[in-house]
Amino acid sequence: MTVCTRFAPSPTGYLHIGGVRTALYSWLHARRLGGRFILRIEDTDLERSTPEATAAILEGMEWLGLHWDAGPFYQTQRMDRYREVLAQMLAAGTAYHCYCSKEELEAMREEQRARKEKPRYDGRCRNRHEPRPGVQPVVRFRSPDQGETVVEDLIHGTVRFQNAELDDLIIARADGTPTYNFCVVIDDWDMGITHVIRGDDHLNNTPRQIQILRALGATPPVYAHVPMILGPDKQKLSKRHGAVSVLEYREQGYLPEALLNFLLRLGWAHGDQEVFHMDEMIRYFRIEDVHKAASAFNPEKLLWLNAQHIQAMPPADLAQRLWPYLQREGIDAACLRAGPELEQVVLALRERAKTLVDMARGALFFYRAPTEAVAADRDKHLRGRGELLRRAAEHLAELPDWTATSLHDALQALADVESEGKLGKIAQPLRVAVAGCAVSPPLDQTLAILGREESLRRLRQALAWTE
RNA sequence: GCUCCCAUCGUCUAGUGGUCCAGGACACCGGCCUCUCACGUCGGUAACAGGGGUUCGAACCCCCUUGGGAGCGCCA
Repeated sequence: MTVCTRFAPSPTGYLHIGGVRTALYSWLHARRLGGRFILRIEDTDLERSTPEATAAILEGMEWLGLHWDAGPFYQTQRMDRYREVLAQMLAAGTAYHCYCSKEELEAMREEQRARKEKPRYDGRCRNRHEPRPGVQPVVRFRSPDQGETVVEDLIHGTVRFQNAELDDLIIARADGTPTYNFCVVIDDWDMGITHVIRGDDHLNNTPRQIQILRALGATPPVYAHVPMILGPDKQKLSKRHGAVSVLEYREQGYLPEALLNFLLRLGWAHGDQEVFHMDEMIRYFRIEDVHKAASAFNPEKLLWLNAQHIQAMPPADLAQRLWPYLQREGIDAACLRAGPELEQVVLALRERAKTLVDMARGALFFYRAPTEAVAADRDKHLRGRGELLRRAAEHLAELPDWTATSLHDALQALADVESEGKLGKIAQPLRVAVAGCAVSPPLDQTLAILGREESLRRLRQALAWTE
């Protein structure tokens, strides 16, 4: 049987980082085994599901490159199927109507809690044959009360549950709509899911789902419950920890492969390797090797990985990825054409940028001449150095060829006469003059990329800032 | 409360009975490199939660304790 995995988020909010990791693991598992990966939207909670959330999930998955082979399927569009199975189960006696009111159930749970018992439905409607007038019944699954249900989990190993601990869960509400635990089971079954990879907060639901499947005569899939992701402080990950939505990471200039790499390594390792490219992730990832313990999100490491991926990416690709961020900084297509080759700029910037946002900001001055210098940098490096700028411009203007190496030699020669050979003394003023601030790629490279004409123009323009 | 899960440096992890006075990475602290900022590079600090077993031998196996987490909805 060919492997089939799925990612089944409910569209009640943005696609968060924990969800992305389970999606990644499912995707990777399917990819490595040549299987299929399905996307399913669990939108049975009409109250909280929104089309915006669905759109955000799809957008996030696409940005990450986690392509799905089928779907997205929507549970709200499968209601007829659920009702069909519900009717079958009712007829077969594996499910029954329950006429208990919410108040009655709450009172029962209260009593159980008072007795220090686990609150659970006691099955009082199991043998009721007469409807209660005026009460719309829910449908409950008839759960076995003896024996045990064993979950063979790929990550946790064998986990045993006493059936006596399982109560008769509600599988359809009074209004006839099916509930989560029921829909998942039917969907996974209908869609031929062979491996259910999901958060370990579902581990406790698994025996119930297995029981429903058995009642239906279906073979349960293989399960793998992945641990959750905690915030840096080991507390449940939430907004106060910073970005939790994937799309926020896009905004902040992270590469999807870096985010995926980070999430992959959170709870999984392949020896000492830290940086994984997509093909390696697919080749090496084994769901069986995922850790059992929850792990804390480490933003610094993500940042470091992002820098690694930025440096490893071919300049042409990187330039393409950078473009939207440059646009956001106000550079338009005409501006880009008028300036230096973006690949050259990217090449000069890539080892000092940790995010695409950093890089776009660092690239700005190549396309838009500074109209003024950063005040502190001007005061420190430019004030009173007008003569230096003039001589530098003169000197450089005579260069036969305008390349980084010849510029380097020329700058060194200039330093020899101006500052006893100390390049630092002249490089900073010149840098602030052409870049508008004290930080840029090496000056020789920067001038080479800017070109002769533009460099000289900027040096002359900066004379105004030396007063 | 009950059921289930989990436990190696601050963090992510390697490690599946001897090769571990525990290795790598991020972060941190020093040195080097250097025209700025970075990159890089060299070095350093830092962990097997505690207690019992099993064994010639335990980070690795078993039990208990402690600590964390999840679930116990007509939410998903």
